[in-house]
Amino acid sequence: MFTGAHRVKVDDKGRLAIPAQFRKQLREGSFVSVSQDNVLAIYPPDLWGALADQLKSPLPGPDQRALARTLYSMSDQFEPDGQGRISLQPEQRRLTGIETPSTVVVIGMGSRVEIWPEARWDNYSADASGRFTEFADRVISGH
Amino acid sequence: MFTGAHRVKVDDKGRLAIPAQFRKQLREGSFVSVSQDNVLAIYPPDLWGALADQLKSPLPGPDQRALARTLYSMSDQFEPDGQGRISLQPEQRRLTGIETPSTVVVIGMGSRVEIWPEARWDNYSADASGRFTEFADRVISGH
DNA sequence: CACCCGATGCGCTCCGGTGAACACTCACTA
DNA sequence: TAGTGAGTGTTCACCGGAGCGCATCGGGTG
Repeated sequence: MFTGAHRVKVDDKGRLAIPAQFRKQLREGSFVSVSQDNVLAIYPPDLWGALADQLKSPLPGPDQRALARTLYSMSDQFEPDGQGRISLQPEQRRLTGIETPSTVVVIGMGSRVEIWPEARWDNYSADASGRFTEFADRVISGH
Repeated sequence: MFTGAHRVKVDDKGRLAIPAQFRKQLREGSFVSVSQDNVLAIYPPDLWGALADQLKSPLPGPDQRALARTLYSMSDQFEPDGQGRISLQPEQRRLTGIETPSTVVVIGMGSRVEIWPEARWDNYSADASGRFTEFADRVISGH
């Protein structure tokens, strides 16, 4: 399971070093693509497969195609270099607003790893943690 | 699998350099033709064959013929020159609105490669990525 | 206190993309 | 019929960028 948050640098060539803790768990065949809320995510092979399956299974249609195009065009095989770094594609950076160079926050999200621009993460997590108590009350009390 | 997006130039002779990443995967016998939403696509041999089969198998009729005529008339064998470039036919450019010279976006779509006029792709992908979150919510929550 | 591992910056090399020049073919004209 | 022009297709050469590796620095651990 992927947990924790790490602040890492994106160099001027758009590369970032995956925290060693995550790197050890990420198998070959993982994919880097978009996730919810315009952030990047590294999907392990099985989760990636589930996403891809959903996109071809039912009847193809305009919505299906639009989603497939987003997922595929923003994705790239997870292939760290000898130093454990991956390079983010220009389209991926454009969508998520990641500059070169800049600082991003790499967070564990259970089954996947997410990559956030630092400023956006700070705003988001401040807001999210503020609402955590109320949410946890509802979830936990129901169990 | 074809993934990722690349912005490349179409020169004044209607030629474009296929990104090396895609070129390596595209076997001899691929075809360039139309795809949904008025874009061009490069179909690997097996996918092209499946399309052709689809067009003759069920019941022949006016719709069937119209589809076949469009698909075949807009198609051209995938034959890159010594520099890895293909030239787009005038009819193909007319249908898709690709000028000479101009910039196009070549995207991987899993089993095929698509070629978009830059402006149209920018509009389309902005809209599509906005709706990606709800889709990902559904899929990931089910796993 | 010393060693090890992980993150980051830097420099070099190779390759891919782009522009331009060259050569060939076909059509039109004198 | 021969010559000239334009258009098309092919090849070459340059330049920018991306990939690769090394080296350093800092922090954590034994």
